[in-house]
Amino acid sequence: MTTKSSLARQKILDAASNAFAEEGFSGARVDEIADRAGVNKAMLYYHVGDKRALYNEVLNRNFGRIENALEEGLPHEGSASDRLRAVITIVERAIAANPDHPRIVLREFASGAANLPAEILQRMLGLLTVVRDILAEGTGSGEFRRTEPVKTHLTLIGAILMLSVVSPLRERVPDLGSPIDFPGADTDIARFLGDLLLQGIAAPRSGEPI
Amino acid sequence: MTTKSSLARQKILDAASNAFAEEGFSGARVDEIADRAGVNKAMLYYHVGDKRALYNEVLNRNFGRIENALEEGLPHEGSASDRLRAVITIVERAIAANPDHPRIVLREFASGAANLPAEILQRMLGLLTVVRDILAEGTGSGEFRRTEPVKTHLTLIGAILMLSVVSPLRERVPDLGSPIDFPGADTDIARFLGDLLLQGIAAPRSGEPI
DNA sequence: GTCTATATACCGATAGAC
DNA sequence: GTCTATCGGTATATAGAC
Repeated sequence: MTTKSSLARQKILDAASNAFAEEGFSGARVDEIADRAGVNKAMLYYHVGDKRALYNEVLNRNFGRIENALEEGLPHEGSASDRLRAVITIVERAIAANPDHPRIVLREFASGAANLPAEILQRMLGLLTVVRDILAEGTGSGEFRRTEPVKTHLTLIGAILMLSVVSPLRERVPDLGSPIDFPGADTDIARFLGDLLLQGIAAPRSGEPI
Repeated sequence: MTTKSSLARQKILDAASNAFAEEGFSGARVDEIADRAGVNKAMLYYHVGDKRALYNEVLNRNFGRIENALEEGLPHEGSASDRLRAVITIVERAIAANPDHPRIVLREFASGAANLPAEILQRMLGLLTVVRDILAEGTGSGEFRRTEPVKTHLTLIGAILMLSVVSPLRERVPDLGSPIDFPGADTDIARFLGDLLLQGIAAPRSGEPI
C-alpha cells in the first residue's frame, strides 16, 4: 500500500495541516477539514482515514519537507560555524514555506507528545542528531565552547518556533493601545539567531580568562 | 464582586490549569476538571463559571504568580547583566513551581492567541517591557551590543518554555531504542540560558573588530 | 470513487429540587 | 451552597445507495 498522491489527497492534507495548526488535534473538526479541502467527508475517510491517520500523515509530510531541505541544502564540508548557520537558515526557510508546521510542533511539545507517534519522535531525534554532530565538530575544532547539546538544540529550535509563530500576536498589540514598539519579529530570524547563538557558544579566545 | 478564594475554587483552578496544560482549551473536559477537583460539575459552574471563565482565571492566576515573583525578586540596582540573569532565574523558578503554565502559554503562541483575552496579552507585554528595559540599559552601559529587543525576548522566553516542557518527550526516547544520549534538559536551565544569552548579546570588547 | 443519511457518543451548560 | 437529571448541540465515523 504505497502512499497515494492524488490531488484530492493533497488538498485534504493541506486543509488538515492548517486545521491542526489553528485548533490543535482535539479542536480541529473533520467536517471543516473536508469542507476546506472541497471534498465530501466520506471521501476524506476513503482517501486518508480517521482523524488520527490524518494527523500522522500531516506530521510525516511536514517533517519530511524539513528533512528534504536539509539533505539538499546542508553542506558536508566547511566549518562547524558555517554548517550550524546553514542548518538555521534551512530550517527557517522550510518553516516559512510551511507555517502550519511550527504551530503543530509547539502544541506537541506543550502536550508532552500526547499525540506524537514514535515514528515522528524518531524523525525529530534525527534533526537533533544533525545539530549535535555539528556542535561536537565545533567543540573539537576549537570553534565552540563545550555546551550541553540537547539544551543547545532545544534553545535553537524553541527560538525558531516562537519567532515563526508570533506574527498573529504582534498584530493584536496595536489594538491594546500599547506604547511598545513591536516590529517584525518574524523577519531575518536566521541571521538574528545565527549571530546570537554562534556568539553565545563561541569558545573563549586563547589567552583570555574563561 | 471580589475574587473568591474558597478552597473549592482553588481546587477547581488547579484541576483546570492541569487539564488545559494537558489537553488544550478545546481538548480539556469540564466534567473531568470537576472530577479531578473533587467537586460536582454544577458547583464548578457556580464557583467559577463556564469553560472560558475557567480558562481566563487560570491564565490570570498563573501570570500573576510570575509577576509577583518578579516584583519580589528582581533587584532594581546592579548591572544589566546581573538583572537579566535574575529575570531568567526568577522566571525559571516560577515556571518550575507551576509546570502547567509553560504548556498553556506554548499552546497560545501556537494558536496565534486564539483564546487569549486582551487582558492577558497586556500582562505578557509587561514582561516584555521588563526585558526590553534591561536590554536598553545594558546597551547604554556598553555591556550589550544592540539587539532587536522583541526577538531577544522571544528567544529567551521560547527557550525557557521549551526546556521547561521537554521532560515527557525525553522519557519516551529510551523506548525508541535510540542511541542518543538525552540527559536532563530541564535542569539548570537558568544557568545554561544565562550563560548562552549573556555571551550571545555581549558587546564586542573595545579594540576588537565588530 | 462519490455522496446522503444516520448511528453513536460525547460534551457544555442549566433547570430545578433540596 | 449542593446535587441529580437532562436538554440541546455537536462531533467522529460509517452504512449503504449509486
